[in-house]
Amino acid sequence: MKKHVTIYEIAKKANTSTATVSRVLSNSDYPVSPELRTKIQKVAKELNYIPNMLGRQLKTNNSMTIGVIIPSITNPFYSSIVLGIEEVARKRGYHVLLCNSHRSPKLEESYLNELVQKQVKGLIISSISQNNKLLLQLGKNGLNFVALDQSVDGLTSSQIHFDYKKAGYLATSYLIAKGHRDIAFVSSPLSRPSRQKVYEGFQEALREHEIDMEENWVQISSSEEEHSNENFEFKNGKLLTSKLLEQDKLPTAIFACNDMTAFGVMKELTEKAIKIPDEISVIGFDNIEFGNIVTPSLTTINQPDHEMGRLACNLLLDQLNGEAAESVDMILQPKIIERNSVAVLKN
Amino acid sequence: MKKHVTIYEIAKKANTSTATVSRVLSNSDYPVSPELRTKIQKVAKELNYIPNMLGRQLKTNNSMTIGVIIPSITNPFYSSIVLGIEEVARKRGYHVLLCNSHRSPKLEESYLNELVQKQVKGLIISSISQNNKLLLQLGKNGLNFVALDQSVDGLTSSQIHFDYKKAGYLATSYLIAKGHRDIAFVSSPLSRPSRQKVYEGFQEALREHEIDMEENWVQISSSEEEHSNENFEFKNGKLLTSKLLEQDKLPTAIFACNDMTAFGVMKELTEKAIKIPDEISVIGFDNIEFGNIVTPSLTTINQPDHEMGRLACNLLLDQLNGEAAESVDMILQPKIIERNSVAVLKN
DNA sequence: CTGTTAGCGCATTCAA
DNA sequence: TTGAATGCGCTAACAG
Repeated sequence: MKKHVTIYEIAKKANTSTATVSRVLSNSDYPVSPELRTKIQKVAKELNYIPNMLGRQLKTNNSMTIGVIIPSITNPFYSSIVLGIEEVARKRGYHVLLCNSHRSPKLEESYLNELVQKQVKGLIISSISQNNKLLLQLGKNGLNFVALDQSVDGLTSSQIHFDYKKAGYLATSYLIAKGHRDIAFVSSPLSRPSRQKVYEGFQEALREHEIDMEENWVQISSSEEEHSNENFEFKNGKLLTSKLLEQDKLPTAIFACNDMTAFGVMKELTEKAIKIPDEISVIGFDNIEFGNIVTPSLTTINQPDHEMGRLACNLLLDQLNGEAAESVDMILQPKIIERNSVAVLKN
Repeated sequence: MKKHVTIYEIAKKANTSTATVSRVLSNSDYPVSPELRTKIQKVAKELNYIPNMLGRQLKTNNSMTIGVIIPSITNPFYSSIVLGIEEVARKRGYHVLLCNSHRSPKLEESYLNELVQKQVKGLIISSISQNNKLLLQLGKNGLNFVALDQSVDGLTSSQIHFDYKKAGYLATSYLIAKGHRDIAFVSSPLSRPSRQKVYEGFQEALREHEIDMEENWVQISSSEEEHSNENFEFKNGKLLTSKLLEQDKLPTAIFACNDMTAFGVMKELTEKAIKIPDEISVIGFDNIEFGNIVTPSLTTINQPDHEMGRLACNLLLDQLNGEAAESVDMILQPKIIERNSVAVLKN
């Protein structure tokens, strides 16, 4: 690395002071005479000056950087959120430090510490631990953050929620409205509160329509299997479906806890030569892009990932600027995306 | 934000100097008496000290941060690369500043500038412009970077390549070996050199087997359409396939320039009730996860994305530490992933 | 309008 | 082994 050009050298070469150089080069609105201004700019260009933000950041105590901690960028749901976050961060002059927690609480915690040390101005987090002591403490110490998809109890911090229970209810009601009464539920572990809520919505819809839940049709993997690998959701959907198909009586529709799981369900059904939706209907949850790509295209619940990212980031930055209330709870509403994986049942 | 605890306050409370405090708290190997050391650590804990990395970074001129510029995290190929990068960055104590260029040269350029200003120690970039003046200049000024998937001419910088031409050749030869002679090529614009290479490999394989290329079966979209949106590759594959199907004579196999495009091809074929692979075979390129999910599962060329990310990051960090040659060119080799989208043709 | 000066928080000479 | 002093590059009082 060559030595860096600093404002000091510019000042010297332009016969002025570092203060004035700083004023013009940092786009301050402080008055500087036009001649001096252009001269400084000219010299800066000649010297190929690149401002060192570390200096400014240390002085102004403003890193213009936010941290994002999510389970894995490999999951399309999160990559879409991150894209939304980055989009508004960029527009508002911030940069994004990305951290994948890989669903590991220890990793999440160490990232959390490192980000704070790096002086991020704020944090958007989809935490893996529901009761994160460290997060709570950092929050009390003044760290601004917004939480995605979870309740951080005992703290006034902004949160972006999605109405999971209503979503589960909505998906199930949709199936019922299409004439289905024999409905299975296939899910990865209910370790996250969000999934638990979806399941509650499922149960409520059945109850409301006086449908008895068939225990054998509720396939939820045990949590030990969760950490296996990236492809977990898909494989899990496939596996649970094969178990489901061992039953004597089969459901007419399957509600999968997310789209990746739904793809696993569809794969298994297709391999067993069961027609979708003619023999068994499938409904997913998330509305990731691939729902359109798969055949038949997947009917699902829209979870506005990109929008969630945008909202979260705007909320966070508003908060930093004191333009928003300290603690905002946004609850996004579910919506059915009708495609081709659910059949209308004739009685 | 509360006021931060600094080493100064710790020094005061521990009856010592900032120098000593710094020495123990920054894990320096500078000798400090055990008593003082434990005392300082105790006080630091009491005061809930959080080191301010901006101070250290400014002093040591080492941000421990690398920048990553890729087209879009939304593309599974890139999200996998980024995951690989972040994985080794973390292990080696670095953080990742993520930038999505959205295939916009202007955006890419402004990110480039901002990253340099933020003093990133290195950069991994999959650039959209093949001849990036700014990148060249920054390289000359001492910025360390490794380029993915492209040649940055006229500069000694490390690059991770994939043997695209051989890959194109391999895929085509595979189809030929399975008895196909009527092979179509469906691609997004050949604006990137990588795609151009794939096409050359395709042509070479045909030539070698004395197969005349049918012009009508080469469907390559014009570049103006490229920037439309996230879903471009998929839609493009679908659209070009519909054009392809208008021909009098149809091919027995389609080679798509990447998996997303291949999914579009498959979708269109399925919608037109053309059986894959019985009537038309499809081969993709990338080996993204969803190739397993789609039905039939997609035969494709493996491009080791996660591995590329890991390699790129290790290379970059080795370079920063002077542990690697200035300029390394790695060329990764293609491999066929056999699945179920290609039929064996009987003569 | 311009320049002088004093730090931001930290690591590192240099002397003791 | 310790501490005083300096400065990384920049911005912000303050005084002119």
